[in-house]
Amino acid sequence: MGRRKIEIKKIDNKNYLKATFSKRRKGLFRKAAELCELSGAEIAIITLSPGGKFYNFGHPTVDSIIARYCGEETSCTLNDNHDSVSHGDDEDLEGEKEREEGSTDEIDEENEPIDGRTLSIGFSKVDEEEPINRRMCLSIGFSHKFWWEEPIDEDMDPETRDKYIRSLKELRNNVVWMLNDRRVREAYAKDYLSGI
Amino acid sequence: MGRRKIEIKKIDNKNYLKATFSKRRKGLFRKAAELCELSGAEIAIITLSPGGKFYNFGHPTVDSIIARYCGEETSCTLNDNHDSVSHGDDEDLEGEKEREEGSTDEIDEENEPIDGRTLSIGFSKVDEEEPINRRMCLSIGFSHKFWWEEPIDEDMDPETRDKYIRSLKELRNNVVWMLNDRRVREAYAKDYLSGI
DNA sequence: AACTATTCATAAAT
DNA sequence: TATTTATGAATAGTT
Repeated sequence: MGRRKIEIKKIDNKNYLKATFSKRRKGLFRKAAELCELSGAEIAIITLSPGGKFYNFGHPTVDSIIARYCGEETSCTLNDNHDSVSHGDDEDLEGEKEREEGSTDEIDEENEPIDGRTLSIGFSKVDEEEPINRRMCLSIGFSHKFWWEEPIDEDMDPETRDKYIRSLKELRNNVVWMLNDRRVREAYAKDYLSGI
Repeated sequence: MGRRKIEIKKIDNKNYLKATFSKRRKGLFRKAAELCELSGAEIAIITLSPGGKFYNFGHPTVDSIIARYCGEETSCTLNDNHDSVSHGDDEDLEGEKEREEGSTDEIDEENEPIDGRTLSIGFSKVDEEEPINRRMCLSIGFSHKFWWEEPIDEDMDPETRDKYIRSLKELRNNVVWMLNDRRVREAYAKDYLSGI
């Protein structure tokens, strides 16, 4: 995609390498961001540059996705809801096209439909038996019932439960504070743009 | 790059969503592979599809890169050889760039200084005696120590405490997600302002 | 899943 | 180093 077609092989010239790495990393992150927004996917990209520096992209965050990935790893032997592609040096990409899955009809029926109006941070339920990434969920919808209005966990002792609920209420207040703090939004935007 | 220009927003139609996710994920992985070969970078991409399925790319492998990333995490407060991007919405933040602030000492003196690199939502401490809006706070800085790594409340019974901490971790993930969603910020701003 | 009109990404130039 | 532009590559809509 430039003035000339280039061969995909290691670039020798250091200056050209730096420029290309920078441009293409930026492009890669933009593509990832678009894919997140279009599909609602969560994506983490960890890039270790030839100079040994990390440049990472995460939506919502690298760490949250790694945590889920690592968590999922433990149960993936049971439900096999997991796919990995390892790209080695001598490996050609075409060969990997064969192993594409045929079953992707499960888009997540458990959550509220997205309508773009309001969002509540919510537990679907607090249940020790549920896998960790199912116990709590994000719901976006018309509802203004926030999680701190729902029963939390009835068999906590009352004092602890109150303390717990108060903490979450305060966290909610701070979240609203943050959401309305332009500096925070700017910090996020700057993070994104500085990654270019 | 198609017959029409499309807006980068959540796709409603499930079939179209599936097709687009599949095409773009493939494109993303190809771009990553090219970047690896051109620059010699190591890249891991962890994708959690809207259907809750993982699709990963790794060169040389996802796990080896995660291992290095996690290792780096623990020492990043010391050596600062680390960069993270949280994906914000790049559309509507342009106009706000004007106000490069010179006065950012408002954020809470107990926290790390703002540097525009990383952001953590954190408690400074959990302390019943502190005023309610000081117990929990926002910290922006190099530090990757998040609040759930701090002692929360030692006289909770261990099981409840674990439950509490896990809940807050998930909540934190959702908060970051929210911070990156323009619609959510707008919805909250509306809620917030109407409450005055 | 394959095609192609179009938009997008970027290699080279500036 | 940043910006511009010509061109190759990715993909949206179609079949």
